[in-house]
Amino acid sequence: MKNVSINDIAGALHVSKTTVSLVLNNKGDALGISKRTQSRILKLAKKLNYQPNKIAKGLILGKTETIGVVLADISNVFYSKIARAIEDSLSHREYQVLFLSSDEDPAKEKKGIEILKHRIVDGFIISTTQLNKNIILQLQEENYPFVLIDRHFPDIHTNSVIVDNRGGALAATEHLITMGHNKIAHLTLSTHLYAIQQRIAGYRQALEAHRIAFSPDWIQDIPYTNAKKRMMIALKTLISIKGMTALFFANNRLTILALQCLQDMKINVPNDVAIASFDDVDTFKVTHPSITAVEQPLEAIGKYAVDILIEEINNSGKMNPKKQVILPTKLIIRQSSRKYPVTADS
Amino acid sequence: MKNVSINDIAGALHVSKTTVSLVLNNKGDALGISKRTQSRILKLAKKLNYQPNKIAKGLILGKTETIGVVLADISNVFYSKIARAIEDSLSHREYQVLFLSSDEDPAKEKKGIEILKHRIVDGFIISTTQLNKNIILQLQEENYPFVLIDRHFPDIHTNSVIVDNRGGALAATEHLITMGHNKIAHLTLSTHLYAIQQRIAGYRQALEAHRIAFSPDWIQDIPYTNAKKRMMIALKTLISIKGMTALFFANNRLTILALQCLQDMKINVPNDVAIASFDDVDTFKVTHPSITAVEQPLEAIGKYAVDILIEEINNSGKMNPKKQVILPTKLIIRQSSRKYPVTADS
DNA sequence: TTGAAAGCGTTACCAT
DNA sequence: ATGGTAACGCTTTCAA
Repeated sequence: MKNVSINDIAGALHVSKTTVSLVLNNKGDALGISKRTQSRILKLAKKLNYQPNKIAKGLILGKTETIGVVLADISNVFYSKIARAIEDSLSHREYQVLFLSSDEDPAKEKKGIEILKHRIVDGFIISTTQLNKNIILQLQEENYPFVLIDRHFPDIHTNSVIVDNRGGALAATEHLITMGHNKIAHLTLSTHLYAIQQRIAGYRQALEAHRIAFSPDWIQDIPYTNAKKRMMIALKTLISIKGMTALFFANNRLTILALQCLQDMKINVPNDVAIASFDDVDTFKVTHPSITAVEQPLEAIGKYAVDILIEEINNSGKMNPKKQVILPTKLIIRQSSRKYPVTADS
Repeated sequence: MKNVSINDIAGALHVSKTTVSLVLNNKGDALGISKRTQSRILKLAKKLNYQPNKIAKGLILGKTETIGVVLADISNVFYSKIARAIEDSLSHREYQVLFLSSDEDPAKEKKGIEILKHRIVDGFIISTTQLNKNIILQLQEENYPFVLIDRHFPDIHTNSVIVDNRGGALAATEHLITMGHNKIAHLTLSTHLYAIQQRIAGYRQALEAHRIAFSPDWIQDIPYTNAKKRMMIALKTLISIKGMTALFFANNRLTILALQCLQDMKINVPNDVAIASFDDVDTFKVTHPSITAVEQPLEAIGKYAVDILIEEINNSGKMNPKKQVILPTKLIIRQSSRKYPVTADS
């Protein structure tokens, strides 16, 4: 269980640990350590399977080559795909990733960030709950490297990588309009997340652009608690009472929930009602019908976030200009938004 | 950006850092530090928002309160759910989690474990690729705390938390038999993962128990590459040529792939062929028809793994008896395995 | 071409 | 009741 240290190598070879450290960090040539000494050290290090103690290195260097990733919930496909993209981009640079799920709870978010901050991570990638602006402001003030993903504060100038939520919602809604619908409802979340608000804005923008009369009750919030029951009621109201012929959902969770409800209610998609969703997930390819959705570039989000973060970490000290990137989404048209009449296939 | 250290507090209060350390670690009373000194220190620490430097602590204590989790792919629902369960159990104990995706690549697995081993994590939870027994044996030999999940080596006595793969496959296959089928094929992976072999064993056991004549070509391997094409061929052969009326899939990925193929081939489930799958995923609830599946207790896997690991870390030094837990699965019966004739709904 | 020593922030031992 | 100092394993001057 004992690990080989730089001292062990130095002792065995009768050289100083300085020499060993230098050689192992490829500074041998620059500092003019003899080829012979270098190769002896290198050889022994390999033989003993020497691995530097990252903790000790971290202490002196003030860097751990570890970054903290704070997400709402790692078990949600959306985040786990981003997580994977982040992990991949980072591992190419020999960085490690610490994950933290905030569960949309600002207290958990704060606690997690504080624990990691104190020198265990070199920086953060955060999908903020947006419920605790202070913690973000504080990081910013302390000049702690971080980048916000998926969600950001429109009024704080931080590094951020988000998608064009408004554009995506606009495209989906316009597609529904193109398919002949003019009674299109929007099912969304009761939240103040800026990203969700932008989706509402995109939806409304599409209706306006096509001069479709709109009434505020076309938009229904589904709360987190009692979601299924509330969804049932909302669907019934929108479809049976208000005569909506198309539904646009703010995220994949809502859509999947609605699909179950619609099946229970014997309402056929897309014959009785057409559907489009924000967030493309694999499930949407195998449902019947398959679901038209706004795809978010998850790998790109992860990649950009890492690039920006690493650059900031490497330039720490210097005041880096904050970068904001907004990535385009892509509308994937499937069966759920087909024009009817539709011939049923199995 | 400068962090408060124990020295800053000691300096400001004109006490030694020993005293500060003692007080901050709640050893003040035991060591008889005066109440007054204690409260002065505590107050200032709070005021300056002192946070101990975990790295320094890690160096001297040889513990980082961080554990490494090595999974095949964090973006796979199966693993991300386990990951979440692990994270939750661990966060209650103030532990952090480092994730690593191995991509079923033994080289990545080895490299990842080696990087983390050298003092950055206190222990591991590993879903091994099973392709590199050495790395596991080495951990065992070094008495490094770890527990294997999902997959294990039947011939090495390590800590492990797995599910009853054979039992799950047996139950699913028997269910299909009960539904009146006696030509049941098994679609599996070309792999030597023990867990997958056990599923095959369970499937065969069910057939034998019911004295159903079986031929080896009822079992088809689908390789990773060219999966869709290979699946098409396998399905065609099994259903059209060999007249199979039911299919049992070794995991959710295969089932989802098959669902797409069957849709393309205009083969109706469950009218033309019945289906059951190992691995329950959310998708299976919203497909049409919904899919009968063997549910694995993912949260329990995570929880048990953490319990065992933490206990081992806390008792490090002592030789702990290795624990193996085998968790039961649960068959969730849905529409895909219904007896025909079936009246189409929706 | 190499080595000695200081220092990173903490804990722990031994004094006083 | 409190302080001095070594130690954890490493990097980095500075000196030789």
